[in-house]
Amino acid sequence: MPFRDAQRPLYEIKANLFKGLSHPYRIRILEILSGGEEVAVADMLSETGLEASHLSQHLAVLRRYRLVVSERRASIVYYRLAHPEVAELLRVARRLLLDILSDDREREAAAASLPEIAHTTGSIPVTAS
Amino acid sequence: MPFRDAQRPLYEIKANLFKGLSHPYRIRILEILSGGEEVAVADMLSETGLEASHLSQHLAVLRRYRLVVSERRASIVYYRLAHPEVAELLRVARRLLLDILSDDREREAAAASLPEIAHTTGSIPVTAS
DNA sequence: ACTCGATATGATGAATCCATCATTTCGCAA
DNA sequence: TTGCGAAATGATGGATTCATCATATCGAGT
Repeated sequence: MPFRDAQRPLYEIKANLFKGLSHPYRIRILEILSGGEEVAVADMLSETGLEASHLSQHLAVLRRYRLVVSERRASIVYYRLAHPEVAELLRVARRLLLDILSDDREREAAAASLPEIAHTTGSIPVTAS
Repeated sequence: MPFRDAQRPLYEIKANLFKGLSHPYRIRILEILSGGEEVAVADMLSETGLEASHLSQHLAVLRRYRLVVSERRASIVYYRLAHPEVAELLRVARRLLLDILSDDREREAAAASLPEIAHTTGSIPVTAS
């Protein structure tokens, strides 16, 4: 249980939560589950393109972290988000990333507009600022 | 650059972001920076109790992920959050965790109120549901 | 009991992250 | 230039996660 031991500081528990979120397919799964009420494993298989045992391994991690809950009906197992804050967390993360990527693009554009450095052997010539 | 390559799907970039957040001291650092404008490295050293080189390693990760920006003035280096969404992400994560931990406590309470299973050798006796 | 489709779990080598110590770099003052 | 405090970087063994294949388990039907 990643959150076991109530004596651990919250920042440590938070870091653990982010570990559970640190794999692309686990994000993909949570995004799929953010779209509706519940989803059958078979549907996630086709949405993600994963092999059954690979998907199951990731779902097990998400269950262990209490991010999802499962319910078996006959031979079909359904999953859903355990808390609405999971979807909210993904939304905020998306916003942050779009900011970061946008900054990156501006940084590249600024770098691209810098004057060329002449490639000569020896000292670097002084160019107009 | 963890977010390099704009061709990668956003869920993969998200997972990478969460990798950058997957260490307790890095969360602690971001929380300290969430409290104000900018903080000197020396202050973070005393707040976290980390050794200088350990803190620097973590700060380098956060810089690499563009979550913080640094500014050196003389021999003092100051850090601040690169985006307000970082603090928001930590807030949402906290809310989610409090939900999860609260659920855990209820789950334990429910388990504690279950009838005892008699410890006998052999078959497990049928107890009242 | 056997069979089957659906799903979960076990096992393991490769890849990545973490902890920690050693060393270097950055500004500044003398 | 040298020396110093502050901070960053390099290196490496240990720990953890990931990828992937093999196997087991779960319900239902016969």
